[in-house]
Amino acid sequence: MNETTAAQAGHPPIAREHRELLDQVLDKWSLLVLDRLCESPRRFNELRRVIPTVSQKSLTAALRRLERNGMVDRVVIATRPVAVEYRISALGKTLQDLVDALLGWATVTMPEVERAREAFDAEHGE
Amino acid sequence: MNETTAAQAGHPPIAREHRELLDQVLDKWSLLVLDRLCESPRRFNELRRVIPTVSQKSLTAALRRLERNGMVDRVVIATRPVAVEYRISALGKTLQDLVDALLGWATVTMPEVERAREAFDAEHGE
DNA sequence: CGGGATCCTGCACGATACTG
DNA sequence: CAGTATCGTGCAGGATCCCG
Repeated sequence: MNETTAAQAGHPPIAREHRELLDQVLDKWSLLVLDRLCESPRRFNELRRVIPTVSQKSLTAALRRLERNGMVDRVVIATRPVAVEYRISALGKTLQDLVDALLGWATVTMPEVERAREAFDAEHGE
Repeated sequence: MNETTAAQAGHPPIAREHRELLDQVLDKWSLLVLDRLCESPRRFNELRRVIPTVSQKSLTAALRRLERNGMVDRVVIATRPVAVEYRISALGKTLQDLVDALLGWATVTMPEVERAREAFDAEHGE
């Protein structure tokens, strides 16, 4: 077994279903929603307030996806008018740990990334 | 300092620049490209072959982004016709470690995710 | 309050053709 | 071979209106 074979064996092609899960759960809005829900449970319009740039449609879609994949729990409180509370699930917390790792990585490597960008922009037609 | 304050303090809002970096480097094609380059250096058309679903335009764009952010190195070999080799950089490897962690997470949690999906689809209009 | 239903637009992406 | 340039379009996502 040579190096290439070993690398390939230790590194099977990305399963489509896994990539799709990450797509559903790691996109722009889901990341932010997850992040806010990690702080504390939130109501729908409360989320709109703490994420001012999200449209209602996108927020709804993100919450539905996260709920369907088991990352957040949707709790209906039968007052009137009805109140709905979103809270991060146990599964969602395991994801958030990884997201934190990603953000930590971004923070640490950002300086080097910026050097790379400057070098690239300088070499090409800025 | 109450619970909410503590949680917020330990969890500052996601910096925009960090999220943008992750967006540039964690998208669909970049993930696959990174994955293949992790196995071994590849030529442009070689990448097209091992990722049959990518268009040349998208591949070019993904490679440029990855290069600009310092995740891959573009090596020009002055033969004729010119050959170009892409290889993952040291920085890119640190990213790939995280991607592997994400894929590992996806693999481990997938069963629970599927249960959540079935429950969701059953409760709503399937 | 917590959304659903529509309409509309940009642009991400694929297809195709051409070049050094 | 390794791209650049151009065109066409699907659909993600914002804006708006409405309802229980």
